[in-house]
Amino acid sequence: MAKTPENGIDENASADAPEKRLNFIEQIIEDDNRTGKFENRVHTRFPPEPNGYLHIGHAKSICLNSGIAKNYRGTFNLRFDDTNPTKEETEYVESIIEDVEWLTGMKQDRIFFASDYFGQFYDDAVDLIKKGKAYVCDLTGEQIRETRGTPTVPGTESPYRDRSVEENLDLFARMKAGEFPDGSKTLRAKIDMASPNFNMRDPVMYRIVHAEHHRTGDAWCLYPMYDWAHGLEDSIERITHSICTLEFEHHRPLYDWFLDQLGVYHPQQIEFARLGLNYTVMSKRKLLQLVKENYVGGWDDPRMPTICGLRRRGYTPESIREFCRRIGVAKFNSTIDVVQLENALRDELNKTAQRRMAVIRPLKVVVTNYPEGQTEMLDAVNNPENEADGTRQVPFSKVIYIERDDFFEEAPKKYFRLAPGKEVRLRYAYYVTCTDFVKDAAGDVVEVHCTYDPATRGGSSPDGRKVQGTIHWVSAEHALDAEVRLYDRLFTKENPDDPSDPVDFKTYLNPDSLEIVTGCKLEPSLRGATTGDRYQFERIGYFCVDSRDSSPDRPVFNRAVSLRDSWAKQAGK
RNA sequence: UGGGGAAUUGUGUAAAGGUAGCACGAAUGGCUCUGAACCAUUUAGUUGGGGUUCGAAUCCCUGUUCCCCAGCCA
Repeated sequence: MAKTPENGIDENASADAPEKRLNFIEQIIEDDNRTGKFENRVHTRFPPEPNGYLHIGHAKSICLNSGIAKNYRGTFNLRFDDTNPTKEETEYVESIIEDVEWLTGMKQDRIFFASDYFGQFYDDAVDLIKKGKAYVCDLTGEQIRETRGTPTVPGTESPYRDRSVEENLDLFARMKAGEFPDGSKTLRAKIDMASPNFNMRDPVMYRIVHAEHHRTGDAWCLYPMYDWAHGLEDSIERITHSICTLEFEHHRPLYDWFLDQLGVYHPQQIEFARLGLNYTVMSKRKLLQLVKENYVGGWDDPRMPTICGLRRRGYTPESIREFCRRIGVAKFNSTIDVVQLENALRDELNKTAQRRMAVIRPLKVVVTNYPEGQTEMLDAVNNPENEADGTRQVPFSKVIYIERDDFFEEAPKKYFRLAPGKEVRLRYAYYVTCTDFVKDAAGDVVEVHCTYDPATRGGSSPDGRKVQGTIHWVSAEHALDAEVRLYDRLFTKENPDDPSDPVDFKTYLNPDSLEIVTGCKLEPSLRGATTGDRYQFERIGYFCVDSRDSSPDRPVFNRAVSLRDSWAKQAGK
């Protein structure tokens, strides 16, 4: 069915879209364009610190910023905010570039580094010192904390606050030259120790850190703080709208103060609510813990909310972008249901993924009246949602596998699948009727006997009789053996992150978040499937080839997401 | 208890003084060679209390609740 303009996935503001609803940031941009505030330019940026892997929360910011730039024919920068050498690594820079390029579907040709501006930052700091707006402070970290005051008590001024410009200039130069040890001195902005906003109580602009920086090496032992660096980075890059998350709201006065004191180009900082997703954790610290303590297989474990995890899980960049479009942007701290993410993937893959038959938990079925040794090829539709995908041929023979769940010794009410005496359709093949079954010593059904109706070849009956159920199958002698990994949510609790819960978040890890099933039977056309291929295993879900562990002779498939299952839902009630 | 933000059906998100809409979920029915998809219908909301107004989610007053801030992290 054709998509209407308003629910299509095209995120461009197209001329014939009836009423494109703007989020509050787009409204600000349109206002600015109306008044000519930024000469009608739109220039955004995504400024991660390269100290970890990107996750779905970052995806919201990336989609927002790159999406805005795209829609307004503006520019988007990927900028590394690498101002803290002790936490950052090249490995993270590389993974972030890979993830951003994958997510946006675009080669990033505008990649910048805060560390490239260190010289400029330094010169600007000298400028501020000359204006009497910054001073070198000898207080220790502890002393700074003690003199900062409390929410109700103003801070006290540093005894070094009124050093002369000359002395400050001299000291600052010597800090840069490496004359002082770590932590012995800082450069502070001279603002207002009585401000109700802590960020304005003479914030530290520079600290001394004798550490190797992943890009500048040992060229510097003086590193700028976030507040000092960030506005300058934005200003240097001529960013128009500096979009960040809510917790930076009270940094905005300082962002503005620095740029105003310097009298330089001044972007507009705008804050939005970061993404909250249930049944997972998003904090870098917790994610790191899951990796380090081997609760998951790594940053790209398909259960992780990281971009690389989602990618390995089978998510497409389009589905993540669509998810971000659907959840919107606002200033309210909301928690989005993961189902929303899953549905974005289902909706896309339903339209694009080719169908295949695969049996996860095989149960042997012998078609007793089918000729021994015979094989016939049957036509199967590749994707009913896309006729252009055509058909393929699937081999059928006397012994096949069906899903264990598709046979019941005693069928419950409203059960449409195979059961003694019942007739079902083997998809694209024949109607079969269960005549008998065999149990092992433990009482488990190990083999089912059926007879088929040769007149129903292809799956429809000339006499027009209906069957209630259609089940999938794989010919035993033609089956491709595979390992399948079934993923479920990582946590059993909606909000494992809940700060008011004293129990450790790992307590809520879902013991069934990964089920590895071996000996799965796939239809032979799946042979040769490679990384990046995504299929719908009919009646089960969407699967992809695992990028890490799969090989041609030992295929491994990941379940990205199951199909909706109203039968299971009803049965669960 | 200082300051800064926020609150609209179950979950998100629109409505800029004039019909509270959309998406997802849920429910019901239809269709079906996937118990999927698809189609149709339904469900359910303005944080409390005052006020202004012909008319308030929107403006005013006053409560409540939630989030953020005292790193030489970002």
